[in-house]
Amino acid sequence: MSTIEKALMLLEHFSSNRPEIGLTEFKTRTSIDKGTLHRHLTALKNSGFLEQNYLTKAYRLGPAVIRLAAVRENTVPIVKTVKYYVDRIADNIHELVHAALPQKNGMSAIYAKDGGYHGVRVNFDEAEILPFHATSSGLALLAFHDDTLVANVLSKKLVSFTDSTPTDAADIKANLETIRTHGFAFTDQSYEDEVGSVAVPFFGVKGDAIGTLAIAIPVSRINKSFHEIIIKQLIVASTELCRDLGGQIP
Amino acid sequence: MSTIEKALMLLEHFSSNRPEIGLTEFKTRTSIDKGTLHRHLTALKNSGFLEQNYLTKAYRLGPAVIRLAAVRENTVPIVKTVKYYVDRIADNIHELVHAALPQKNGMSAIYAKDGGYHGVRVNFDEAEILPFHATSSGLALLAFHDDTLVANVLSKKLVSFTDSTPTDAADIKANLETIRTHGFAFTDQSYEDEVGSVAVPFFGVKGDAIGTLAIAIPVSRINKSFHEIIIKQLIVASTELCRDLGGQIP
DNA sequence: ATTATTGGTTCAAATAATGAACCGGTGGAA
DNA sequence: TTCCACCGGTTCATTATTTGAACCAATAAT
Repeated sequence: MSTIEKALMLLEHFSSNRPEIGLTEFKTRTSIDKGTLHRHLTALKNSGFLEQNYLTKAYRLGPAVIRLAAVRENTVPIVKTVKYYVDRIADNIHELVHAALPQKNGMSAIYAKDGGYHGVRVNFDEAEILPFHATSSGLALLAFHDDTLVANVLSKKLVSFTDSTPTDAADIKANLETIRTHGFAFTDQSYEDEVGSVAVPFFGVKGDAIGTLAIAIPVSRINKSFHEIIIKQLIVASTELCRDLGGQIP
Repeated sequence: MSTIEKALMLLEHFSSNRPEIGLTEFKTRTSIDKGTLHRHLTALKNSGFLEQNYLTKAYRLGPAVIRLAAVRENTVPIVKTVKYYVDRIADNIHELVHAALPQKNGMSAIYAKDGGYHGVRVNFDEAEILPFHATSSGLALLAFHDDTLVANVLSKKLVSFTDSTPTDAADIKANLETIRTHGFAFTDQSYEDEVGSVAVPFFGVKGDAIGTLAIAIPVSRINKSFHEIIIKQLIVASTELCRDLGGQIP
């Protein structure tokens, strides 16, 4: 693996829950040598991708990422486009809806709206990494993405998050087949207890999945008719979204 | 310079005006060897920072930057905070107002609002790099940032954009001194003909400039009293913004 | 006062980056 | 068709950078 990739992997450790990471914490998280780490972090800092808390010396994401995201969004306005549909679905079904894009090790929600007025809510952190194998978003994407990604994900250790997390590669492969025939993925407490979810992919110009629309919902509120309503809403939205993005449904 | 920094410099070439860049175009823009370039671009692609137009093979920014920007904005909500003040000033003075953050080679506007209802408008591209020496934003930041950045900027060749672009290092140094005493920077057609601008810095916890609020305006509409109104608005907003961000005015 | 922990630095050894030459495909032009 | 130019991409011996164990300095905890 190139030095560039190794350095950029460091950025993956940042999240809303872990916005600042010190040198030693990086060392324990990555088991990379301290000297190497320091030089990589300094390089990222020099490039504006990181900055340092001047008191604690801990690193956090820098201003360069803001400009790049603005350029990307001007180039491919996915967030803006997706927002309309997420809002619409959230308003219709009164549950937590989100859209996610694939990153290296899982899906990352780019926009979420909780249309709910229930006592029980699903807790949800944007910009968190949702593992491919344990979430409906991840599975929906895998099912309609190229096989190399699937092989890559299944070749690594499948971490268990709850008692229901699928950790058998063969099971998951079979599930991906069903997802492909039905056009949607659903999970039952495979990532968080008491939370189920349903997801559909949306597609790019090649007809490959480039992201997902998904709903996370307390299992207590799921029943067959509601399940069907959810799926219908998601699929209609995905179809319209593909049209907006110039994508092709396979 | 480390390989990491060299690779990340490639990302600086993307902008709203230049959203896709092919291998050969990169070669002419950077005069880096094609083999090296290809490996760097591939590394960035593997990390999700770039993706390829599958028809033209040209590279564009990838989905990784979206997640990082979301995390950064959750950590340090500058864009969100700045928006309120930019909107307020734009509504008050009916001109193009923007906020910008420093990048490696200039300022980058993170938010802009045109409050104008005039026939003549200033054209403005967000996420474009505004050179330090030729814009009021850049000068305002340099004046209140550490000297190493100033030395760095002035040591490079100062590109001329119009007849009024200051290109003499000594002149600029003197100007920075005046900016420090007055608390604002202004330029007269130094970056674009017919456009003047005024900028004030806002400050971080160390009392160092971390960004700027600025107004760009057709020179035909500038006069002394309006100039004073603009400066007052900017300075008040900057003061309040510093308070919101926990910054310290030096 | 002592120790543990933090971020940061050094330099010989190990490894990855480099770039000139090459390959194969595509799109004109003769 | 044939030719040529240009595109993205690849190869491999040479070269330069990365690496990491040991070290340093400053701060926090005992």
